[in-house]
Amino acid sequence: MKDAKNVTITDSEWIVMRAIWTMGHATSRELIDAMNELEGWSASTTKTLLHRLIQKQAVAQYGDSRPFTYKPVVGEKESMAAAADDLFDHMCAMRAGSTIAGVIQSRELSRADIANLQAILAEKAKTAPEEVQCNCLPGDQTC
Amino acid sequence: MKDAKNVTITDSEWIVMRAIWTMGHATSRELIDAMNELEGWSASTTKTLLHRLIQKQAVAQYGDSRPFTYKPVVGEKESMAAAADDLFDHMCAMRAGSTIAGVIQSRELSRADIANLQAILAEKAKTAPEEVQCNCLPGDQTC
DNA sequence: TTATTGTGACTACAGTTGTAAACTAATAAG
DNA sequence: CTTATTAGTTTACAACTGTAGTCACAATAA
Repeated sequence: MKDAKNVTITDSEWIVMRAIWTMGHATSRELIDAMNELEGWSASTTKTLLHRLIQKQAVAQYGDSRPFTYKPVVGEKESMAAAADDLFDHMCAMRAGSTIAGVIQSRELSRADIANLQAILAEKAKTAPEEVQCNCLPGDQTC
Repeated sequence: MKDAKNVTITDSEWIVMRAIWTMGHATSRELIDAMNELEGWSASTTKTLLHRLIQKQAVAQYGDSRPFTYKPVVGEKESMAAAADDLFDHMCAMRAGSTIAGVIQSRELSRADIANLQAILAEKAKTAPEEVQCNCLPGDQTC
């Protein structure tokens, strides 16, 4: 999973990011407690993850005296978009449509979400091609 | 990335799967050549990946004499759906809508794909909730 | 001012992944 | 039948991940 700056954020790091995004900013204590409650992780585990996220510049440390504050450097929306694009880049272009269909069916979406998607689709329909080509192999085989 | 049987298929393995899905069935020679052309991999690399896929039961070996044939055991559509679900499971439920919107905007979709998505959305709109809750943390904080 | 504790940094370690070499067994060529 | 070639199996190895212990230092309490 890639984040907005194209750094890979691993699954466990992703969980920490979600907490930080939701809280807006947090101390390590808050994160340690949240992760302990949510995942049963030991304090060390959360600290390590937090550190790796700082190294990857997905999170930054603020403050001058000791209980530092941690804030996200990368945005949630952008990171999720990047992760999603990363996934779709690994699949056959021809299958994107039906995969999206599956996702839409299996997720809860609000009325506003749906209206938004409908608007986007209506717009996109204007210039949509008849067919999308398979891009899995060199040559013109199709899956 | 999880496949249909809930086994993790890694990024490079995914590339091999795409080739096998597209070809329908293939010999190792065909795969080695395709992967070499597509990714510049050495024969060994493709062999290793193919082996791991067999162990994971994502691919099976057919035939009784030596140039064996390899065929997918897991379906492409199901595997992609599983991978997509896996991704969305790691993100905030509240953000699914806008992430899907981003994906739709950035991908090529055929007229038929779009029509299908529109039909699904119309149906889904009938029972859509006003709001989707954030599920990132215990308690009712929202991101 | 010293003892205690909370917070951050460093180390650890097994399992997975990406990439490939080496080895072995089967088949084809001479 | 022997040799060369190809296909399949084992081994390798560094980087990355998940998970966590230990050490050092700053803040606080005694």
